[in-house]
Amino acid sequence: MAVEWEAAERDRGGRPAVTSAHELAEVAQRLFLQRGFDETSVDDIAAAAGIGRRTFFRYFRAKVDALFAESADELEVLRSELAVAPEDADYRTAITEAVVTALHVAPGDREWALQRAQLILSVPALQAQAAVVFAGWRRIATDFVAGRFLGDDLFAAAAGHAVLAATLAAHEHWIAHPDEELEQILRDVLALLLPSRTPSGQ
Amino acid sequence: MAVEWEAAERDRGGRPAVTSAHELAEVAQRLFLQRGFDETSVDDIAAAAGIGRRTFFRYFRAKVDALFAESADELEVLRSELAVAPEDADYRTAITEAVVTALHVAPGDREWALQRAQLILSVPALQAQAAVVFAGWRRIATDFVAGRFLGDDLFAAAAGHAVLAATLAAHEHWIAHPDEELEQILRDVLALLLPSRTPSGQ
DNA sequence: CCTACTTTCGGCACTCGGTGTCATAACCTC
DNA sequence: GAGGTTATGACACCGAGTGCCGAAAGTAGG
Repeated sequence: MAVEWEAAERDRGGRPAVTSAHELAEVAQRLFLQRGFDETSVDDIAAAAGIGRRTFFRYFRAKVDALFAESADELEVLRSELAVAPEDADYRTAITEAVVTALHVAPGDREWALQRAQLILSVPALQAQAAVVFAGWRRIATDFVAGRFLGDDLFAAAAGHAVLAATLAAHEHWIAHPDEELEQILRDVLALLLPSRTPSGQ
Repeated sequence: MAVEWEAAERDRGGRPAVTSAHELAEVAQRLFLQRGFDETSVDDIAAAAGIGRRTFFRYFRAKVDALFAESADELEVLRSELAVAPEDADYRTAITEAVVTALHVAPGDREWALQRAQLILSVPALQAQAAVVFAGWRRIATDFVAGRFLGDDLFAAAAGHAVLAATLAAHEHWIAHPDEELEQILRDVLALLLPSRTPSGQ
């Protein structure tokens, strides 16, 4: 049955990939934690993974991307969750649930995710990349809010930025208090930052 | 009298600097606007400024920094404005006034600032750097709020991120609507995003 | 004017991230 | 085994950024 699955995955045979993005990301993250991000060259990662340096750049467009391998999936979850959100639900509830779902980490991956968050938030080059990656989150959230409240671009943009800000703030708080649950932190920060309609009145 | 000023500026003579960071930043921004950021090499900038490539890196640590030359000054204004904020003022008012003051652009620099904002928000590498630079803003705002509301780290962190998010959102809105005033946009977005104490009540 | 000192300049060589090209390896189906 | 397909990795190349070091261009003092 594994054969059938593989046959369904690849259209027509060719040389099989010697590794996977996920596996390569694990090797890279391990090295980053051991020696530091800047002190680990792509050559080091490639050597540790047993592949050529050129091949690394076929799996990831840049060295930093090795730590954002799962981001595309998370982004897709956010998009699909918002797409199926009930029309009559409060927009803040819809966004909160979607974000929590997209960023949910399986119990077994908790330590791994925590270490990755520590790396990202402590290395400037990774902070910078995080901002670019999360721009995708912001855009999705902004579009969702703009679709609900037509005509108020500023409000939608603010809400989109609030999602980004809450996500970053929550991860920061998480690495400072690893005993707490990321999901609950996310809910708390989103409640603080997602703007209400008509701020002074409501 | 210019002599006296120069004498006061430099401790002891030496070879005079052939240019200034400000002048170099102008040359760089002009080239970035003409050819694009990625298509302009440091060699191009150095040649256009009549200096050596090595000298460019004495004025700016990186190519991207040429567009953030004024950031250090703005940061200092934010810090000093918050330091002199009246104790009894609403924290949101204090932050709003400090941000507006720090980001105030003289009428003559308006077009220049607008072009820079467009560049930064359209080139990924510059977006990334902006996030790193604004981390300084965030830290200052977070410290200010933490000093007022002791014990609520999460609230302070959220407020700090709100300042960053509002600043970015305001600039985005500004380049989309150049006829509006940045100051007013900043006030509106900050009003939306700066969290109130005790979100459900208050 | 010459010397000593100080500071900036800029060339050279180097590392590293990232890319285009291309020959080759390793799989498939017929 | 032949032909097609895909991944690999070696090579050369470019640009960003850095360490090193000699030279330029000012100053102050004799």
